[in-house]
Amino acid sequence: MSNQEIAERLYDIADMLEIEGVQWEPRAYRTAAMTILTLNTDVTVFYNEGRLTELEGIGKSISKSIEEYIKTGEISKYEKLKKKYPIDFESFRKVRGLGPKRAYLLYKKLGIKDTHSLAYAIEKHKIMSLEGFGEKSEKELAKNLDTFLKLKENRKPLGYVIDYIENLVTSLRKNKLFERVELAGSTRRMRDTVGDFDILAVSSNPEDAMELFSKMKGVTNIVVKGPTKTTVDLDIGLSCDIRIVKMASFGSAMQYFTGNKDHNIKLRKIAISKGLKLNEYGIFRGTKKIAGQTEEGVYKTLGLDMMQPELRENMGEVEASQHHKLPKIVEYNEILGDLHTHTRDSDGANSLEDLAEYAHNLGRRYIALTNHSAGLKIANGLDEERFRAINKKIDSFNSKSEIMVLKGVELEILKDGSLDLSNKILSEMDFVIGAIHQNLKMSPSDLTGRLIKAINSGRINAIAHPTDRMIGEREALPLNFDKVFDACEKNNVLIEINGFPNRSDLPFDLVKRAKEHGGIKFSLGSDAHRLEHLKFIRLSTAIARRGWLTSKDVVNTISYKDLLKLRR
DNA sequence: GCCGTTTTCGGCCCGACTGTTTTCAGTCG
Repeated sequence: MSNQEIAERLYDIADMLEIEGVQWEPRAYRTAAMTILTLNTDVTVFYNEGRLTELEGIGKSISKSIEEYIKTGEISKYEKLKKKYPIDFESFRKVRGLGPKRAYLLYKKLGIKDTHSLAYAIEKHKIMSLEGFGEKSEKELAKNLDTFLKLKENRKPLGYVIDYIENLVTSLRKNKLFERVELAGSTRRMRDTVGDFDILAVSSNPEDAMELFSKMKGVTNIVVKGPTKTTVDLDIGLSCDIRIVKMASFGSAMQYFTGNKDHNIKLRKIAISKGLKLNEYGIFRGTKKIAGQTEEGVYKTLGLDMMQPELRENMGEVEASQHHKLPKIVEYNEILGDLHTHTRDSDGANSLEDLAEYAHNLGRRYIALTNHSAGLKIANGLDEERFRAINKKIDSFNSKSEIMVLKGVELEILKDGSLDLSNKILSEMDFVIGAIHQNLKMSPSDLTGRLIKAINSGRINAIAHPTDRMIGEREALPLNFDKVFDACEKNNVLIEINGFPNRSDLPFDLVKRAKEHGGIKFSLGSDAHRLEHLKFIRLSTAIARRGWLTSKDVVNTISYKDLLKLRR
């Protein structure tokens, strides 16, 4: 059982209620499903703690359904509806252009209930003659079904694709057809994964600009094309929207296409409460436009402080900005060093000298070299002797280098919570990060206990990638984070924010929770295994910002010397 | 079904694009 499975059930219920013609319930079920899908924490953890209804959009009834699912693997409301509508909504939701109403029509008229029977009906051209459908719809369905069957999950870790899209934006900016081009959407918010890109542009010649955009290098398919909005598929497996707006609306458009859905809805409600209307073209009193040129103007008109894009997730930032209580979040250029790197001594690709020089060129003042310890055999973990040899090398390197290297280790936390190296060698280290990589199939309480035992040991400085999730591969470990945070606070153990794209761990919502817990500081690390990975510190910083951290919360903002003091 | 600095009842964001339509429903973000 996973969050995704529960979310899909709730989405299914929403789809079936919509077919039934029920008015508002579908929206409620979708909100709840979205909450669970983006939770980053196993929903059973919330259930076990009796905190389900604290989650956005989950009230009495839906929490009961979730409880039922956790206990029995079924939701009676779902089973009852499903008897009436035996349709594979979960697949159909991912076929573009096929929503619940049309899916039901296909089922009712042709008995289509899954992608197999849909493919068959398309092949026999049975769809084009249905009322409400036509030749074009059938062709469109054929194409979109094909896309779905080829592609599976298509959200990608941001760190893997951000260079691609930034280069694309840069190349558009070089063209005279565009007066302005900016990235918006979840990329601008620096969310850890992206499902598509949103670009906002100003052009005095929208038609030619759209033409140019849709024929750009990398475009494999044009999904929709209009004078203000065009969507294309890119060869990296993601789609890209471009919107062309007037300069006078640029601010409100940036606002609209940056904030997540809930953030925007909240803003619109505030506008309504002030007798105004907010859309992507501006803020209007009646028909008179009173803001929209700049984002600042939009927020100000609504009585809100301007906020960084990373905060616009409806995680309390709107309320905080109403009360002028937004935090001054850590800036990208305040990060002085990288506290998680590997060389070829364990499973990295480069030498100490090359890694340090590359980091220096990127502007880092120090890095912690944190090779794996012996227990992680698959990564060529080091024993005490090899660590001593490397530490010697680091001392010699530091004596003649501008960038400083901390003697570190990414230390295996063994199955029983004990540590993989002796206290003796650990006392010779500058920076010790404890990590769980193996024996993951333990009960939530055993896992939590294992981690806490390591935190209580007094021998580690930080917990590396605490949830151990791998985006698209492995769910987060079902840890009791309140207990983990307690232990970290009591022992002055840092929590790492690992910026390696498919880790992005601790996830931002848990970072915010950890900060709200109080007394906890964080360390940022790229987890670089080769030179080019060092840039991933940007993703770490983004997560810190999204978790509302200030420079005081992040130890990478202090100097090398102060870091060494911290260790003691 | 959820939610609450207008409400514990009465609201629930809003616009673009497409295809099949004679004015709009469905889908998407």
